[in-house]
Amino acid sequence: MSSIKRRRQDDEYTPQKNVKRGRKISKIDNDYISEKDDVNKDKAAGSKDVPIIPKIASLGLDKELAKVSTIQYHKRDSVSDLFGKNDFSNVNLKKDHANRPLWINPASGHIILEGFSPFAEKAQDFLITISEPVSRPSLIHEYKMTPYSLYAAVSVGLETEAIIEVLKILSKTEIPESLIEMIRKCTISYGKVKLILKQNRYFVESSHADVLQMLLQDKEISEARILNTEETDHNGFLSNVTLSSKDLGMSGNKKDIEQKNPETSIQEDELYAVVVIDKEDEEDEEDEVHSFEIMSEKFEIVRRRCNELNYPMLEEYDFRNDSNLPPLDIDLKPITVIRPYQEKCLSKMFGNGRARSGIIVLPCGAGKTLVGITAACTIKKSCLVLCTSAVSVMQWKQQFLQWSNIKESQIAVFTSDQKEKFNGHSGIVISTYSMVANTRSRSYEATKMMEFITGREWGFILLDEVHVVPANMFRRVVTTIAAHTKLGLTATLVREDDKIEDLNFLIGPKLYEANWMDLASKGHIANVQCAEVWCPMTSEFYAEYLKASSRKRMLLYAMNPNKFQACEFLIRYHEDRGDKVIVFSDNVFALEKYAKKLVVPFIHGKTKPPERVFILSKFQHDPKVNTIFLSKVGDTSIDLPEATCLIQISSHYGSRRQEAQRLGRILRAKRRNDEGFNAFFYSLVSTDTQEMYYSTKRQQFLIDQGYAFKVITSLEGMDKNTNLAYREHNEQMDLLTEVLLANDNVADLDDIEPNPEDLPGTVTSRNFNQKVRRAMGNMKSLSGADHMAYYEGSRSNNNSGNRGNHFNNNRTAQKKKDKKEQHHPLFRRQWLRK
DNA sequence: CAGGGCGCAA
DNA sequence: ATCTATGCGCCCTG
Repeated sequence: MSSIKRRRQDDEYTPQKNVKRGRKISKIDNDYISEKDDVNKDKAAGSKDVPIIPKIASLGLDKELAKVSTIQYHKRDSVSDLFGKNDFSNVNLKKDHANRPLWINPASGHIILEGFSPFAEKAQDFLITISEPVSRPSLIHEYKMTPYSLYAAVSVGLETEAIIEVLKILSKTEIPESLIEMIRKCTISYGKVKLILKQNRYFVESSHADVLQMLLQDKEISEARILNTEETDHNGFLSNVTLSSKDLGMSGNKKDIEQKNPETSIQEDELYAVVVIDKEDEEDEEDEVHSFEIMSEKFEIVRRRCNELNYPMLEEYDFRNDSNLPPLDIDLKPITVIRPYQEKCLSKMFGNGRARSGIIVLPCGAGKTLVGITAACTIKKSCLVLCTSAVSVMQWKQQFLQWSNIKESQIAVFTSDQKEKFNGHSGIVISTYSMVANTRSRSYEATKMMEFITGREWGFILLDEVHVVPANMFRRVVTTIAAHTKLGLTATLVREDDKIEDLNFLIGPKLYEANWMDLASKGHIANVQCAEVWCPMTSEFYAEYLKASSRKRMLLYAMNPNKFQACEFLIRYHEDRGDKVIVFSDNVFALEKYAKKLVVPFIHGKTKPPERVFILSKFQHDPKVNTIFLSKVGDTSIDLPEATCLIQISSHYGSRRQEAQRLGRILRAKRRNDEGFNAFFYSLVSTDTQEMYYSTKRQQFLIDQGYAFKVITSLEGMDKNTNLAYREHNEQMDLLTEVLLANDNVADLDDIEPNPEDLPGTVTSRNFNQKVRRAMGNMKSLSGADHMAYYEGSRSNNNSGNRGNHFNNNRTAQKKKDKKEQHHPLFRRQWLRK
């Protein structure tokens, strides 16, 4: 019996592999949950009645193992060879291992959490602090300890021995000595070096002169040093600019952890006591503090080198005792309510009474903005907010006014068309990354404004969508602006390049990362059902696909008639349920084609702002407008109204970020406390095309967050629906022709050579398409009202019961006129407001 | 003040 | 392993 349990351990390590390789998490779940396992029943008792059974069981090996139940721990058994170096059968299980939720891989430092354990939630709080979540599907969570994650743990106030103790308590097995060593090694040096910003100068500081000496051995660091003429101590370090270590929150104080017998079972409160540590201020009798100054422009280099040398610099701001920076009068409004998880973020940031720099990861719709604003209200110093677009600049401003008592005159907006400064000595500036990071020529106003920003010290810099900061140009903002505290916010701490790690020295450690599934189960964000709908290519489209260049291929699989029908079917289905539907297409041609055929409004990059506002407000308020089509514009920088259903017909290669960001668009959905699923996310994929591959890649982030993608190979009732578009072969062929021509059109823009694929003697596609293009251009250049009317009429038509695509043109035209008149004033107003 | 050019991100 | 497309934001011009 025990051998079976031990065997389970091997298999517990496989989820990661499966998740990475396998397409569908639901399938993986099946592998682990498919059968009842008596052996494990008692273990799971009290939490979930779904026992975990290893994959191996389904292979029939469990019976084999049962036969050889007498195997001793230290002995190799007959099947060990199957597991190679992943054979952990010689690891000792504690007697009461069933009550402990963690498995620890002695070789890799990966930690597996049994999500169904009664202690799972507490353990998760702890794990999220000391390690990186790798993958968190419903029952088995995988984490990985890294030097960075341990650094983050230390900077948030946990201490080496506390980490080891808690791990010992939670683990089913003895913690391997090598792992303990790694924890010690990674944490012991942390917190010894501090980065202090004082009067616009950066100082590297430590109470250990030898550590500073050691750092200065490094070529890059010593080159960044500014040799001061000021008074120095016998080590050559500055002593006059130092603050006492207590002021700086030196983590020298020792939290006494009662030595607990790891073999005793877990007491909930004692676990809590350790996990929720926040350093009580104890006297720390530190000796004098030494420091040296570095060039502010070399700060990024020094910080990176310190990380690499395993002495990461802690950046803390003792804002309460800082009298240099003038205070800012800002407080949360009394009615503002902070949710528990938002409080948790903030406690990580302000745990020891000072402000730590770092990153907070919360899903969209979970109130990141409010966390940022609350942080600003805590620090109460001048604050700079950076966003990705001008639209979100305005949103931040509006949210500041909504949640806090800040006076409007204290908030300044700095964008290309608005350059404000705040009155008095402190205030808030909200700007964009490109504005601040701009290296090219600046307008006079912008130059002045940049002097205003760089010439002062900021108590706090808030970096919205912080995952963009590692980009070559944007990372400059971290060095050009002098800020005591940096807080990065994002929903998706992933990039498709390898720069995401750079945030560790650009900003600081990850302070908190919410679990999407937890928030969903508690009703803070919507519960989402994800599905991938497989749409076979029609034979004609597939034939062209096989011949086509990669550029054309994309268009072909986006325009696949079967995909179109699936899309139409899903829209109808969800509209009938009362859902608000957003359809995403990265490809603008496909976007227009779909939207026009379905007579639904669409927004893409060239849609003018007033028209956008109008469409969005229609979508939000008009019960007849239940579907809109969006291009990439919807990914960022559009304040989308609530939707409950989302359909993707074309997306950007394998971007996990985009997928998650799009899903985030429906997480705000109200009705989130309804029974069952209340939001839907569909990816339409043309089978046997590259899309299949990308789709898998894109889903990885969400899968790691615990989402399960269902594969739908046929939509029930779709065959019977004779009203769907492109059912006739000739329609499909026309579409195909259009697609092929449209693509040439794009090619023609860069290519003056005659297209070899044009048949001799026919009207060239180029000639033909120039007309088409002009026609399209005309359509776009029409005033927004025309677009509105265009769908207005047809929508009401559809709603009158006829779900087909045939509608009364006369009626449409009539409505068109009416609506145009009716909405003209609104248009005006929006226009002027902008 | 609209539109073109440019750089940048993913 | 990979790659265009698209869109945004800035500045300058007539």
